[in-house]
Amino acid sequence: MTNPSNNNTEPKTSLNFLEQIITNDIAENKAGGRVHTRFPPEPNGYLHIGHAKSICLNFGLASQFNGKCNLRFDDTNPTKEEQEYVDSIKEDVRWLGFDWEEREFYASDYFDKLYEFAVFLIKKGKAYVCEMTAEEIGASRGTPAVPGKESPWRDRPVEESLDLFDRMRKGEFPDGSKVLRAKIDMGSPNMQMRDPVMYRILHARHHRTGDNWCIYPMYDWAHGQSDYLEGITHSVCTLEFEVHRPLYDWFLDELEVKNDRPRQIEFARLNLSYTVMSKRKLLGLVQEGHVAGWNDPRMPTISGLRRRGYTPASLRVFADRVGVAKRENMIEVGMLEHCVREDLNRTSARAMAVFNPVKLIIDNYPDGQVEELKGILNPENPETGTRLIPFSKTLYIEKDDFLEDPPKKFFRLFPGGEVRLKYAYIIRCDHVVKDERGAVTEIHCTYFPETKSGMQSDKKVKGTLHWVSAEHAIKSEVRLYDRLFTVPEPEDVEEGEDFRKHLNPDSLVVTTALLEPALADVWPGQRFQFERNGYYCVDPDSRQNALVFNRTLSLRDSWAKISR
RNA sequence: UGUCCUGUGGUGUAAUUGGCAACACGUCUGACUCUGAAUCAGAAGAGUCCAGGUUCGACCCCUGGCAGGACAACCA
Repeated sequence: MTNPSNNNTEPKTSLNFLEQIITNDIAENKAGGRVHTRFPPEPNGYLHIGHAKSICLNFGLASQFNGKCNLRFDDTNPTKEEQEYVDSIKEDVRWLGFDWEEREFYASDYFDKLYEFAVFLIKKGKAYVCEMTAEEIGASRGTPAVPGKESPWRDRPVEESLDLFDRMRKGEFPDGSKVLRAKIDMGSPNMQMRDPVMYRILHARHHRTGDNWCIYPMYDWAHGQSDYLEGITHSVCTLEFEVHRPLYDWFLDELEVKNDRPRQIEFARLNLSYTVMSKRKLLGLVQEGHVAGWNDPRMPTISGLRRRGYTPASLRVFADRVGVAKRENMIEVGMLEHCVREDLNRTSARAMAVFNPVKLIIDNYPDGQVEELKGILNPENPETGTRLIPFSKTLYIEKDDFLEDPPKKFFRLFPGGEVRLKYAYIIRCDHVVKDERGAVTEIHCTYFPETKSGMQSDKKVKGTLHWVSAEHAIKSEVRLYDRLFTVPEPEDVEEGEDFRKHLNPDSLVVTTALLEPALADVWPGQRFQFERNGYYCVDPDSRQNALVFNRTLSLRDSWAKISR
């Protein structure tokens, strides 16, 4: 199995609780010391960064202990699941860097086996066909504090249940008319143990088994048995299944599984600030058009993060750094952003882009002269080479980089001030030209030839500006993405209010930028750092002469803090 | 007024089976810088939910509270 390196040099000094459990299990030679995990998504939506944590955990644990990890689709509800989701899930897991080899499984692979197991339990007197309606079952289940009441069908003869179950399978009964229930304990303080439903009748076409079945197993019945059939040793899931664990074990007990039993272990799901994670809410955002789709770069989905420009390695490191435990948590997005910047800083090529251009004219630079200057592609990794940047008399710089009345500690350009133009010369601002409204339209400067980049010069300046040559710059659409919500915990709303009220109206700003010409030939997915600005990647919408860049995230900006 | 789970700096995670709390992110200084980025150096910030108890010694063990969460789909 592949386990991509996380470039994580921090020495591993302690084990998390899952590693401890597994280490102990191996020490006790449980399952012969085998470790086999699984990632079990339901194909009813797109994967998000919370799933990424689970994927990293399951595949990571397996490789760490020389085991295997299966990809298993939990496809027991044909009314919600679709092939489209299966495809996107596989793409996302692969993109994250994990390989399930030939072990691509489906709960639906086990429908026959599950049926046999169910018959076994009926014969054993541990399951029965119940003919109450869904409402009746709900009402008789009681509440967490009040015991439930037994079904009138609970003690019907085994032969009768067997016959009815067989006819349920054959399609003799309409949806909802009957269910198969485990016979456990309607008085149990654990609601999960109050005769849970194992099968329901659903005359629905399944994306894999077609019309072969009209009864489908419920999660609790299908999941643990699938784990068992696959030889899973550690069935890692999220906290909400904690109360299901007695049921998970009960089924295994009653099926008389003695050795190599899978063991369910729960951990706290990932929560991220400034976003929402529930599939239902994400679906809502898509359906209501608040975002452009599941892979909108503002979505916390893996496909959204991918389109946004996040790297698989950064997501893996993130999953590793947030750790895993059983307490509820809220990870600050800052942590994620740090992981991405760290990776992108190391790996992305630099380029210059001007977003709010103002013309800068070098009065003493020869008309018509063009110099091809060398720019380092990545100073963190100089062997990646250089690119050529044309320099000429008329440039564009960022409006923000010039102020007529600079505050103290302003290291940029102002009348009489000097700055370096990155990879070019030091210049001095002599005067400006304004329009009738008083806005600066031209900044006139003098350049100092002896300060050309690479030459020895005694002249020192505080600031360095990025720029593009007016004549050579190419135009690009740029989509500036920001946090989807304006508050850290958008789901934390008053009674009767909705998380949508915290949607950030400025989460997407479409603008244009002037780029250095080396960027004319880029392909979707390529990532860059626009110097002094941020990280950007080429969107799939991008075309040869109609470039589209997405802002992954900005560079840290301590000047913004000072000037505030 | 049931069962189960969880409480450690702002956030997250540690403290290897009891030895006066560590790491990462964040924050704040300063250095360096042809990216106000990165990097480097340093600082502040918790006495471990509370109260008892055991012990020479408790984040860790015991008792009792308190707080938060999960569970009442023919969803997963």
